[in-house]
Amino acid sequence: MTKRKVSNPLALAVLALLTERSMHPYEMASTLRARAKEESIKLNYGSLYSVVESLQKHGLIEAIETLKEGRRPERTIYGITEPGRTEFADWLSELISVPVKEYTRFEAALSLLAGLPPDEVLGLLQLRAHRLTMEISAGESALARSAEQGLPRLFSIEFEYRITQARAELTFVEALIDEVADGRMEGYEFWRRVHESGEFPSNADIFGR
Amino acid sequence: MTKRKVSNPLALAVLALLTERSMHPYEMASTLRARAKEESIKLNYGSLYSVVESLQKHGLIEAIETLKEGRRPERTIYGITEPGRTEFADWLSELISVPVKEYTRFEAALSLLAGLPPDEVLGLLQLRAHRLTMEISAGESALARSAEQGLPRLFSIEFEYRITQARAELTFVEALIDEVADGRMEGYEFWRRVHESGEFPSNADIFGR
DNA sequence: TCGCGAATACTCGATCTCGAATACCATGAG
DNA sequence: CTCATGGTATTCGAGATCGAGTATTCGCGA
Repeated sequence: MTKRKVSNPLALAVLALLTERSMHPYEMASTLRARAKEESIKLNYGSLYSVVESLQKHGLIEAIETLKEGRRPERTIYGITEPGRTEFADWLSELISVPVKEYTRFEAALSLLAGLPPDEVLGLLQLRAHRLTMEISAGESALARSAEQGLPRLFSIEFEYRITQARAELTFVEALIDEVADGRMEGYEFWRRVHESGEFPSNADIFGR
Repeated sequence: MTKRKVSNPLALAVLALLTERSMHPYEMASTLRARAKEESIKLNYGSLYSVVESLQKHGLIEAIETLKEGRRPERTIYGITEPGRTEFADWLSELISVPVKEYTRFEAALSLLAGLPPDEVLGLLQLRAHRLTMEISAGESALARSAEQGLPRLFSIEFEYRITQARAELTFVEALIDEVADGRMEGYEFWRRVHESGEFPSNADIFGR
């Protein structure tokens, strides 16, 4: 299976919108915003317009008409093509069914954790735990609010996912805090020594390092 | 707080490596590889060389010497500067202590879930659950293997994090599967109807849509 | 009715990212 | 000895990404 011609997830959202009805780029942006999809799909104008252009170049969408009302800039209305529908279904199917490794910033940070002394790391982790806790409760109340206003779960399931992940991260961070706090973490002695003695052992005696 | 001059996480890894000792770019790559850090920090040559150049331009690292052995391409050896050390500690601290919203593909897919009919989604989610299960056990055994070989947890903590997150996702996906399977998911009727009747209601009567 | 902030609609180019391609050398199998 | 394989070390340019900037119109309060 070869790579997709247009790979920005924003393009997927564009295809989804045009599945419902034709519209012009700016309307796509405001619709996504109104539906709070920009929470889950990064949206910025530069990307939007270039993604639309690229979709058109590849025949997945087509310009339906260009309106010029008054002296405003013209709006080009786009519609989805048959290949576009196929691509949408295929792409979305893939995203759902095959888990892909994503590189998160926190994972990168964890992999370099030893670069900071343990007591500093401890404080930073505590800060993170605190902030995560706040984010989780903010997320929960946002979710409750939209449920109250009658939005079916089908359309806010992505927020539940995010909260789930945040909770798991919080649990992980809390466990990590405990281990670092009481020095139970394997490698702790080495860790502390390296930072106290100022510098790295000329040739580290830790396996793999 | 203004943005960082060099923002690619690979640059953080470069700074971390140069904290230990000076080296040339290719050696950075192989060291990261040997330590399995490329699992957590995306590494490719193009980025590496431009990131190194950018770090140098901003005075965070400096060229120490340029070797030319035989007719091989010359290797430039880089070392970290004082501003570089500061930047490293500051950046890593930030990554640990402040949780940042990351846009994952699966979250994007979830936010567009209604674009595919429920029975298809069901099958796709089952596929994902299956693949996640396999990934989790692969990750667990990789972790066990490196522990056996004496690598302290401090240096493989990022793998534990990843497994934690994958497990949480699996739990979420399994719950979702159940709900979709028995039609308990809120909005299910609308969802099914839209796809059976071929198309979208001219003006959706679902709040926010 | 005047002015002003918000909304509409898009453009631009600097920077970043990617990974295939290049080019060389060391090793060892046949 | 010679050819293939794999490791060393980097370059290049096409394409993606970003978000501030521009230009216009609308609505509304004073």
